[in-house]
Amino acid sequence: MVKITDVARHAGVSPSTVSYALSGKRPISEETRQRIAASIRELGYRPHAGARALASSRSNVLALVVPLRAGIHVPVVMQFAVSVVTAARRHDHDVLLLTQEEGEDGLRRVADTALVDALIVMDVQLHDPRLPLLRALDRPSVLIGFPATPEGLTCIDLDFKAAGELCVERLAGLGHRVVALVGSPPEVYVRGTAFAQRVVEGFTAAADRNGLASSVHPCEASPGAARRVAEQLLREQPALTGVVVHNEPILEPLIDAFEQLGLRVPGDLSVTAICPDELAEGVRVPVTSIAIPSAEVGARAVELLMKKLGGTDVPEATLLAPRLTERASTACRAAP
Amino acid sequence: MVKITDVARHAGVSPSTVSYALSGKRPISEETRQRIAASIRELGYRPHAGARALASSRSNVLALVVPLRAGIHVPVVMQFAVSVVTAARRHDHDVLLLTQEEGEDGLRRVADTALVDALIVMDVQLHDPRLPLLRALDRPSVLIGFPATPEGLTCIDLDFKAAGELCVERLAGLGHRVVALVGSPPEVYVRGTAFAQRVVEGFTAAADRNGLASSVHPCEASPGAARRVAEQLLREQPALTGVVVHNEPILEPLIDAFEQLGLRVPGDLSVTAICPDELAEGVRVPVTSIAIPSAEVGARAVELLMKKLGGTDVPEATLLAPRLTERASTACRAAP
DNA sequence: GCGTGACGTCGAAGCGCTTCGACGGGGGAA
DNA sequence: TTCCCCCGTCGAAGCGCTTCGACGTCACGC
Repeated sequence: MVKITDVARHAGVSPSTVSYALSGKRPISEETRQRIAASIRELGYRPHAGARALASSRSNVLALVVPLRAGIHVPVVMQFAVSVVTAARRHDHDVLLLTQEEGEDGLRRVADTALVDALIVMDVQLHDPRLPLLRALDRPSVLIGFPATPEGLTCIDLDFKAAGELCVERLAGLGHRVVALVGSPPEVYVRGTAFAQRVVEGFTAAADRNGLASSVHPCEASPGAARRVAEQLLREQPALTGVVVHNEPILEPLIDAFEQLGLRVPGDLSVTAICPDELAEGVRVPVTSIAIPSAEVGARAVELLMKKLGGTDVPEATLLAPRLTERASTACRAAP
Repeated sequence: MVKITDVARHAGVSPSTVSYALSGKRPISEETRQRIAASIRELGYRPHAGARALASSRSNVLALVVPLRAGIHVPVVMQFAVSVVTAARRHDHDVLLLTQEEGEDGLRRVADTALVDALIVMDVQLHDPRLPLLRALDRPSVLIGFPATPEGLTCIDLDFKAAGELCVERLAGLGHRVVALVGSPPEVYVRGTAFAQRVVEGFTAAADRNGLASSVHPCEASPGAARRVAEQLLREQPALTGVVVHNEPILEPLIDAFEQLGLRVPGDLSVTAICPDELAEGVRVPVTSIAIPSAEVGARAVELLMKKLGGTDVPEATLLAPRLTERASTACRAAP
């Protein structure tokens, strides 16, 4: 293994000079810097991560806690993970993968052993048991998602409440008077998963504000469940003309079910969804949707952490405004 | 931060004794060990990962390279990742997440800086550019998947060739004489992704061996594409009665398409698939399938690495035998 | 002409842990 | 009884890097 002293000798300087040339924490003359760079290249020097971490008390590693619970949509999680890794690399950091399963002990472990400098936590519950720990930890963290009491924490997410509202506003604007929300699987709400709850809040608030008749239906992520919900909706709300879907896997089956029940989309029924763009575009009838900006959220989460690591204050809450993309699944309500 | 010297002082022993008590690398009397354990608990001691890595030249971190290419099925990747993390934790290791994007440089970086002790590489191509690097690296690695020349590497995967064969054998055993393989998206084959290729090999070999008429159809992962393939199959192979699907997202749409074209499954058409069990079971007509044993592959990959890290020799190739689970989508061919 | 910084570099002291060699004491073999 | 060896423990020497204080040099202002 080639070490910093080898580089120093080769370049005819002291190890500390090499270190400063690398970190830029003290001025080094252009000429010396060049010489050191050449030696590094020639010898193929790579600083030892452990030694660096020990001496600088910075590991340049971030922890990412990914959920693997029932009812969450895996591709979205993966998108977050990838965007976090990519963003972290831009800041010369790596990402350690933790599963939800490890729970609080896992967080404490990687933080206390100084394996990681900071933490990113996904799939936050409204009353997440990890919150006290995260507040107490001596390492900065960012939550992707909002708990009920985000005080003292740094959180970022799509503004799901606004997303729920926006879907309804759009339907109301198109003249729809009876709307329904087909939501995530029941267990997601039972757990108090924040983002799902907030969609419901927004949906309901906007429906009330606009004087719409509305209902909310959690739904398992299976085509069979989608069909049953469709049938139930027709039965219970025969005047229904607007549907908001917040459940990726059943978006397509649900639309199929409606059509098989004789409802054309968007002729008889307008559908909006909160889901990744790829999905909304991939359906037979492309769906008007609000995307989950996973790339942006991941990148911004990392930026927030970097700022915190740098000692800069950051806002506690970052809510990304929803943006609705008009596609083929929405239309004005047909004259009654 | 509480360190090993604090524990030592508190327990009335030397730091090295604490270290040995923790690692078990030298005998320590039961009594002393108890005392040390108590001190550790009381003080909340956690060994500093960087210091440990520096002194022992072991970071207890594994790198996992996940693919994020077009055409791969994300949930399966996630399953692998989770099972790797879980298995790694059982061996007191953590997992660093690398994206394919980082490529060879990323592998070299984490290996050369001693950030990780060993590497797990997914989504191996038949002629993967990373192979020479992996062979040359001073750290052990395991590939999930088989390249064309696996010599000098440690590889593990489901035996996809046998899986392809098994699907055909099963269909042949049920009396089917004309079969088709609906495969992964074309780009997967173009890239030479090993597992996809091997399914084709196995499928073709078994079809020939059994004297079946057969054809192979790569297929985009969209319902529209599924429908087009279904129509094409009916047109080109009107006598078709057996289909093997190796493309998770279109399994259900494809069956729907067949039924809409008037073919009942399994009445007119028997379908087998290579896909996760959850998917096979979630379809309206549960599909006879060969599961991708991601949990087992991930766990075994980690075991292999641990053995290699321990200096034990391991077999170069580990092929997991496919196991076919009979479900509702297969039946004997109707009398002609 | 001399004090004063700023600049560029060096040396040394750790960071917290593991590990190697050494050592005292007790028990078994001779 | 003597010798040897093993068990349990200690002390010290690093692991490879960063960082702090110090030092010489040079340019500048007065």
